[in-house]
Amino acid sequence: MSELTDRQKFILTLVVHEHIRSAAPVGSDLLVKNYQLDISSATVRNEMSALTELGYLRQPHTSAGRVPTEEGYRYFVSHLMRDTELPETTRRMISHQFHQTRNDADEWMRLAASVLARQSSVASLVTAPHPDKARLKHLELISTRGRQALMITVTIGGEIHQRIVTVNDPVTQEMLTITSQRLTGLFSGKGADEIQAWQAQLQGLDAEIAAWLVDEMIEADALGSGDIYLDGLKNVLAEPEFSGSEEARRALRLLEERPLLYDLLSNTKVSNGIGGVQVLIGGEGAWDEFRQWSMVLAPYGQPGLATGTLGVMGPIRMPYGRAISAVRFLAGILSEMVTESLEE
Amino acid sequence: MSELTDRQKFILTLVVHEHIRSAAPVGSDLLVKNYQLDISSATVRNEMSALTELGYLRQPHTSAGRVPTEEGYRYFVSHLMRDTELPETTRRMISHQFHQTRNDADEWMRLAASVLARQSSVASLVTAPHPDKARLKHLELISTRGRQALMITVTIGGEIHQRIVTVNDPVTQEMLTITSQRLTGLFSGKGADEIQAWQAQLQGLDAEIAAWLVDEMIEADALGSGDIYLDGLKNVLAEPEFSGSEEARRALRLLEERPLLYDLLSNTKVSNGIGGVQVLIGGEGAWDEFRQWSMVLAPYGQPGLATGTLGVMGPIRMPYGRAISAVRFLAGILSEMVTESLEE
DNA sequence: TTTAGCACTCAAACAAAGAGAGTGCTAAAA
DNA sequence: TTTTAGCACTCTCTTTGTTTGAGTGCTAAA
Repeated sequence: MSELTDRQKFILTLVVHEHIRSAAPVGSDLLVKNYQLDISSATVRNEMSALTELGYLRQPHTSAGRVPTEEGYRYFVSHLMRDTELPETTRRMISHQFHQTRNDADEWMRLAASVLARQSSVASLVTAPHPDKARLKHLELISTRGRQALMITVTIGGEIHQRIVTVNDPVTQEMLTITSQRLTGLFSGKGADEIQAWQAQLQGLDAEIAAWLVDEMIEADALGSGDIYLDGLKNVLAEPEFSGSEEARRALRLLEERPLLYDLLSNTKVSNGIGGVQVLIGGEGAWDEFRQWSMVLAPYGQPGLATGTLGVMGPIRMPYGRAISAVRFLAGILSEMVTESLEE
Repeated sequence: MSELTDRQKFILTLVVHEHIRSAAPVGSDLLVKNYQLDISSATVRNEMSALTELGYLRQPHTSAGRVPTEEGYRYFVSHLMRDTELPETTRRMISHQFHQTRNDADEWMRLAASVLARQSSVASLVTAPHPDKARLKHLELISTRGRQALMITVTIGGEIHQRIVTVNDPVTQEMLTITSQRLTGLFSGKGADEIQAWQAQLQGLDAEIAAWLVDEMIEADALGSGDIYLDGLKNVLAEPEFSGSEEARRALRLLEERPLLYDLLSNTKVSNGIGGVQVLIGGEGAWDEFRQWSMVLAPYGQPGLATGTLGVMGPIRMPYGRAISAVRFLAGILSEMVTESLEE
């Protein structure tokens, strides 16, 4: 596949750069002039013609300049783009910001989404870190009234779930305290399956609460508190490809329909991997909704303990260099934060 | 102000209806034809002319039909609109949906936003119920490692806050349990100020934790967990007035800049009140960002216990009838849910 | 292999011409 | 006095044709 000459690679790079900059088709003249090439526009035209033949460029219409195809972007990202890093000062600043927030996952996610959006100048999304299998750390029961109690479960990852439970007979706070202490002792470190296995051996209030607990843990496993943090949508809507209301609406659809996002994010297999960063261009053919979109995603966290995904999404014509470096850096930072805070 | 003749009122009503339906200026001919009026278009023209003089209608340009002014909408909403209710079956269905969710405020908010968006066909927003003053119900400390612990505070409204605290010396779970029980006993039902007053009399670990607790309670008071739930943005972007990317972007701005929303929502004084429902048309002159928007808001909850705000926002040309009835009904439902679940 | 030159193409910008929706005014009818 | 038919007028929107210019591909010379 990589039968491109050096000059073709160079020209492809220029076309991609220029198109990302200007959002318009790139012509041979313009390229020669803007980049002071010491070859003529006719030569550039010949090379462009070859690149078109190879499927890396296309013409919106006969007398227009060239635009990169999805394939062209893919080639650019995997072979031509020089692998940048965020500047030292920026990295310092961001790192500082993170260490200054209070120790709160919610804050981190928000901050990560915000920084990511600003650095990449497209839209960002961050999922909360989620353990592969929820394990109980602590159970707490608080009496509310009569037969109702507030059940709070803390998992080893640090996630907190709450739910109101109803038991068969009225209970006092003491009874609840005792039960919660006993169950915490029994089940600490255990997952839904193990709790369920034990459950049969319990009686009375303990058994009732344990049933609720199993229910809760199962729910926690099933993606549970998987909030998605979004930011920078305005960046994307400002891009010319979304100026038509049709595309703008479609963009919004993506964001309001969380299931679609989940589907996409959970499908984070490493294909185009660059240090864990995955680039999906034009929906990779599979995702029809995303034909106009690209995403740069990376997993973060501590495998086995808790992992999440973060990334950016924008038009195919996206500043991949900046996006990739921002995503990689923030995946690193968040991994660090999660690891630091969640180590037992 | 109300010197309109019956016929003028009738025509204003028709213009508003027709404009809301068609999004286009409304002409005299069209009105006569579409609504089978038994007066001539010339008469309608005369009346329209009068309404324009009075400031209730305006012409986008000389040879165009009429469009309601903000003043026209206001008159319509407060004098002409017949006060509808959601159909019985719909009310039943919604109510059923709420009672079927698990007892979880988060779910309710989400559901309320979703139902509101669907019923009104514009965008909806719901703030979580928030007590005027947070009062501690229960304090829980969970050891994580070394000098760190997870502090969980449950307030009387049922809100849960978590935060990681660091104390001066290493602690065990027992020490933490004892401290949390003692402090829960001491401060249950108390607010930030009362806890602060007592704090001086404590020593050692208790004092340290109490200091963190005060901090947390103060934060809880300050709007704290005030998430805003949004839904139905796609409805709004589908409207023709937001087809230009400029307006679409502005719409997005409103939604990403939560502070602006907070500002607006917390300013829910009752002016145009209809059974607690407040209608803000075209930003009411004051909010420049909202010149193209209208909002229908209502407070809900139990004053003294916990209150929140919910409502819809959309273009000025909004189906006020449906919006108002939906907002009123859902404010009722949510009040009920909150009251039922939070009574001590 | 590169490049100058040139004919050709096609979208976008512009201008002129109509069509159509709607108005306001006047004078007649009710 | 109020309503209405009639009509001239206004202004946007659409259509149609024209021009412009960026950009191409091809050919033939360097």
